Amino acid sequence: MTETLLEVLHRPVLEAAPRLLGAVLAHGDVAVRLTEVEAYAGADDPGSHAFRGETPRTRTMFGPAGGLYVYFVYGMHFCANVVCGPSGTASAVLLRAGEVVSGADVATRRRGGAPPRDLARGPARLCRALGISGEHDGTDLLTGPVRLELAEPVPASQVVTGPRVGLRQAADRPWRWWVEGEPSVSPYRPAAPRRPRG
DNA sequence: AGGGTGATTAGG
DNA sequence: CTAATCACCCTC
Repeated sequence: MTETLLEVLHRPVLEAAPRLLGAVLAHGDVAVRLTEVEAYAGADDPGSHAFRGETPRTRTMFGPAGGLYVYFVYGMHFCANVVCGPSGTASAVLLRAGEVVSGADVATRRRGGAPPRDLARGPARLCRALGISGEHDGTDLLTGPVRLELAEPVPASQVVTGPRVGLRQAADRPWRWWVEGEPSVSPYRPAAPRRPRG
């Protein structure tokens, strides 16, 4: 394959995201083949953490392509993103789900005995299965402890697109892609409706 | 359907 | 400072 990961990550994020389907994310003995991703378009995207500009939390997203942006949410979960575009911009691809292709024993232990298809089915589960946490935020996916390796593109006929999961802002943008028929794709969950205060 | 858990942000 | 929100997962 002539195409490199960095070349892919420098394309517009709406092209880069689906191109990452099938790529393999590895940490230690565990490796996951990506089956579901979402694009976040930084300053152009009200749904992105980076929409309101750089903060300590979002600093990694404003760094160079190939960085790993890990954030902590809901008091207990980590989620992982691949940083795209040149430094100073803040687009990223959220890694929503994958199929464990190596180290299933370790991943299963970390995931409390979950069945194989659930090991990395969801962004926080994926991080848990791979042992990714806040200490990996800002590391480089080409040289750091967590590596991402491009695979052959998944044929377009097998790729499905739809709305992103769990967002209230820009919930209509169909910026999620997954591999059709993959049991590891996370279930669609619309954002919780906001109740009027009373 | 509802709870857990804590960082981040908007607002007084 | 307080209150609301949050790119989620688990159990019931």
